[in-house]
Amino acid sequence: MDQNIRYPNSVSLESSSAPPQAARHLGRTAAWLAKQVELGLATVDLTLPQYRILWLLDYGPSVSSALADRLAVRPPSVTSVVDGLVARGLVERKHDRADRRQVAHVLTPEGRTTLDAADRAVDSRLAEIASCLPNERLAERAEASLELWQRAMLAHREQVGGDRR
Amino acid sequence: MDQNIRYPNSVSLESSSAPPQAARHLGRTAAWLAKQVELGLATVDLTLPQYRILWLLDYGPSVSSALADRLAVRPPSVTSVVDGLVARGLVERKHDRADRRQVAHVLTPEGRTTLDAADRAVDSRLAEIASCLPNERLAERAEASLELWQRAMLAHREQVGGDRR
DNA sequence: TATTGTTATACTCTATAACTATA
DNA sequence: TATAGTTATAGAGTATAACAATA
Repeated sequence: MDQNIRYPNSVSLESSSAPPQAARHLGRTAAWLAKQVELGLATVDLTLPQYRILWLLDYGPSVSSALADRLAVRPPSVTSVVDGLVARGLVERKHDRADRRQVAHVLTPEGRTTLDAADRAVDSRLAEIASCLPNERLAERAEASLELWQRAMLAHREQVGGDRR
Repeated sequence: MDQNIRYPNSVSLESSSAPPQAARHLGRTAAWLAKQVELGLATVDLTLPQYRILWLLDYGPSVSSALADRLAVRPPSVTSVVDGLVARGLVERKHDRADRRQVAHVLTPEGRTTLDAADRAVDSRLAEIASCLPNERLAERAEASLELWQRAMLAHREQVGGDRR
């Protein structure tokens, strides 16, 4: 008789009893967090897809198809987003001399500067949100927890191969 | 002499020493997580903005301006996204009888069903990612950590008033 | 007049299909 | 022929500015 209970107009978080697995709604939280990241990026005039590309290129030059795989988008989307970054001087395209079909992408110095600014903007916004928690210990735990997801991200990529599936 | 060191081609996570605050890149992780949510939503043919609206309406009917405030978007964006949800029969618009300028939005039964499917799709994808962590305890901790951010989200909304600023 | 929401328009991100250039 | 990437085109989400309806 309990199984169909809904809780409209309540967030089911005030209670201190652990919510059942099914009611955690992790995705909703992640979706909200994503919007906060977007708001942070807006202060440095970047979009989420642009930020993802700059971040990937921070780990080294990357060819178009590799970017598409990592970003979990189709090749034309990479072209489109990179077009904007190239126009702004944040990224450069370089044709491979051995196989001229392949196009590598590298971060320009301005790109790196912008990425640093973006990281600061987003991280400080997230830190500000975490600081709304009742105490410093919880805030620290929240921030550390995202690092756990970063580990999960890397492990997932290795186990599944690629980020899309 | 250390301050300008970058680590291209490395993720700076293999080391077990705690990374300095500045190098945590929480936003990068949140941005990646957001893409994973999008991929989960795609399996039930929903976008992130559509999912956010369904989720808000799950807590009760809401007027257009309130939605815009919570979603941290401008009013025309709400109109645009809701148009699609109404066309699919997931949401209904109802004019307020007292003040006919205001338009309330309510979730239809189909909307609720779709939202449930979306929650399941996204949560199971996140759970699968967490399960790539070295052990069950870490996976559990990762999932619990997102609930911490959910608390932070609520606290932030109360303290700052609205989700945009 | 002020407020609520929509329409008009433009830009970005996304996808599929067709194309170019290299191999 | 096969592969890497781009162009063409279309749909969704976003914004600003202008508008309609209501108060």
